[in-house]
Parts: sequence; C-alpha cells; structure tokens
Amino acid sequence: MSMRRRTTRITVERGRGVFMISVAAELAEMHPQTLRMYEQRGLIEPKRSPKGTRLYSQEDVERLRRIQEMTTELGLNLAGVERVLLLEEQLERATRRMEQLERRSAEMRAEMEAEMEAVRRSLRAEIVPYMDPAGTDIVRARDVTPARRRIRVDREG
Amino acid sequence: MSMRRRTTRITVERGRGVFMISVAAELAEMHPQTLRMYEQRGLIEPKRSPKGTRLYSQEDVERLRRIQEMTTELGLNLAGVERVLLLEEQLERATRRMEQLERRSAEMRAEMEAEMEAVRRSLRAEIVPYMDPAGTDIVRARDVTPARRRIRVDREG
DNA sequence: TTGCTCCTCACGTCACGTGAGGTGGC
DNA sequence: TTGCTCCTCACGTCACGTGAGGTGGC
Repeated sequence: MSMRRRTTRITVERGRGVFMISVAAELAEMHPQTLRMYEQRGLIEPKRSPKGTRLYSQEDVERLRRIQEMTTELGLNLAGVERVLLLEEQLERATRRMEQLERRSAEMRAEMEAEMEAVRRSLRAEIVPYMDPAGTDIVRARDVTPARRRIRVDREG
Repeated sequence: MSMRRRTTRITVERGRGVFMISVAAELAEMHPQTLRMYEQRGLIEPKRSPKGTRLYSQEDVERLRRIQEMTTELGLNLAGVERVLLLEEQLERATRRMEQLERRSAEMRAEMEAEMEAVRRSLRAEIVPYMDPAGTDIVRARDVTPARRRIRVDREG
C-alpha cells in the first residue's frame, strides 16, 4: 500500500446541513468566527444539530464563497453584499421569466400557424367533395328540383 | 412690496451641466469635497466648464441623492454602491424588455386570431351564398338539370 | 485531557467623510 | 478683497475581521 492520499466522492443533497463550522470555514477559506458573524448579520442561516451545533450545507458553502468574493475582490461591505445578493436573485428571476416568455411566444406562434393551416384545410375540405371527382359543381339548392336533392350541409347559427 | 421670498421655476434639460459644485452639494445635501471624491472614484462624472469648473446636471444631482441614500440609509460602501447601480440598471433593462415582450405577445395573439377569423370568413364566403338566405341548401351539381345551373365555384389546383 | 462547540468582548486595519491649507481666476 | 474654484493631505469615525478568553458536551 502506497502513502498516496486517497480521494473519494460522496453525494449529498445540496441543501442538507453536513459541515460543522470548522469544516465549512475551511471549505470557504474563512475564519470560523467570521461565519458566526455573518449569521448574526443575517447573511447566512446554517441548520443546527439538536445540540445547537451549526451545520452548513453545500449551498451554504457556495454562498459563503460568493460573499467572500464580493468582500475581498470587489471590496463590498456586508450591507452591499446583502443588497447585491438580493438584486442578483431578482435579476435571475427576471431573466428566467424572459426566456420562458420567449419560448412560449415561439410555441404559440407555431401553434397558431398550425391551427390556421388546419382551419384552411378543414374549410376547404367541405368544398372539395362537391368539386371532386371531376365534373361536379356546387349550385344553390333552390335551383334544384326538390326530388333530386341528395346531400345537405347543416346550417350554422 | 413684502419681504416674502419669491420662487420661480426654470426648465433645463435633465442632462445639462448647470450647477457648480457648491450648489450641487447643497442640492444633494453633501459636502462639496465628497462630490470631488465620488468623481475620483468614478461614481459620477459632471461636465466641466471651459475653465475646468465642474458643472452638475439635474441627473447628476439625482444620482448623488441615490448614492446618498444607499450609503447613509442602507450603509453601503462605495464599492457596493457602484455594483448596485450597475445591477439596478440591468434589472430595469430586463424589466422593460419583459414588458415589451408581453405587450408584443398579446398583440401577436390578437393579430393571429383576427387573421384566423379572416381566413374562416373568406373561405366560408365561398360557401355562404349557397346556405343563405334561409331555405337554401347545397347539392351536387350532377344532381341538377344542366339548364338550371346558375352559380359556379372555380376549381383549385 | 484534548479538541471541538458555543458565546462575548476587544483591538487593529481600512474605507470614508470632512476639514485644513494652499493656489488661481472672475 | 471676497468668495468661489481647483487640488492634496491628514485625521476621526466606523465597519469588519479576527484573536482571546471562558463555557460545556462528546
């Protein structure tokens, strides 16, 4: 057996609290005390074990890294981070909604066109039998001797 | 003549630089030095007179008040203000675009329906004369005595 | 006992606002 | 000359991060 570090991969729901504060802090490259402070400021809300120990989820860690990025790379303070996270959420929702609208509008157009084509076809179908086979024409019933009538079309309202 | 202060109202383009720094600062309720600092930080860009004096527009003053609001009421630092202004712009653009999309989609639906109705009507028009006025029916031409035929419909390819 | 958790308190650093101080042109 | 402009520099305040210090349960 070599001394090589073994790596393994486990799967956990992204929202499930699994990391205690020391681990989460290490993953987010932050001081544990900083995480406690962020929680007090309402920037993050880790789950708690029955004993009261904070349990951070994968999502929490990602959020922490985003906060880290905003504070250290962009120089925002925490009030700014809070506001930016909120706005980004709104923007994302708006973007998703827009894509959905665009998709739906394209669908609708296709559907409408199909329906229009169907209408054309179906109305035309009511005429075609009278014109086909060759040699048939449409005439007004009142021009016909009553005895010879054979085909009727229902009247509409 | 009374000593009462007279007020008057003038109209200026919103983007035109008209206020020198002391006036702009007073209007925005800020220290003039603060405005200079904001400019250095890239948060605002007043016009300049030929002599180099800063000239703030109505828009500039409004932007200053927005910045003021974010820093004093929400506690953002300037990096945060910068970021938030940017995001708000994006969000506004997205919102406007969405409204436009919705409007256009509604228009399109109405147009399509109208067109569909027109198609129905125009195709039906080829039949209607045979069904109206009351008491008329459609029959096959071959059931009619040749001499009594009166109306024909053109065949299509 | 060790190493973690929880908490509160305190201090160093840095950003920001503002005041001082000196210059120049209506 | 007065009062504005321009600029740079410096200081006080405050937010934030982090370390210390004390508690409690595996």
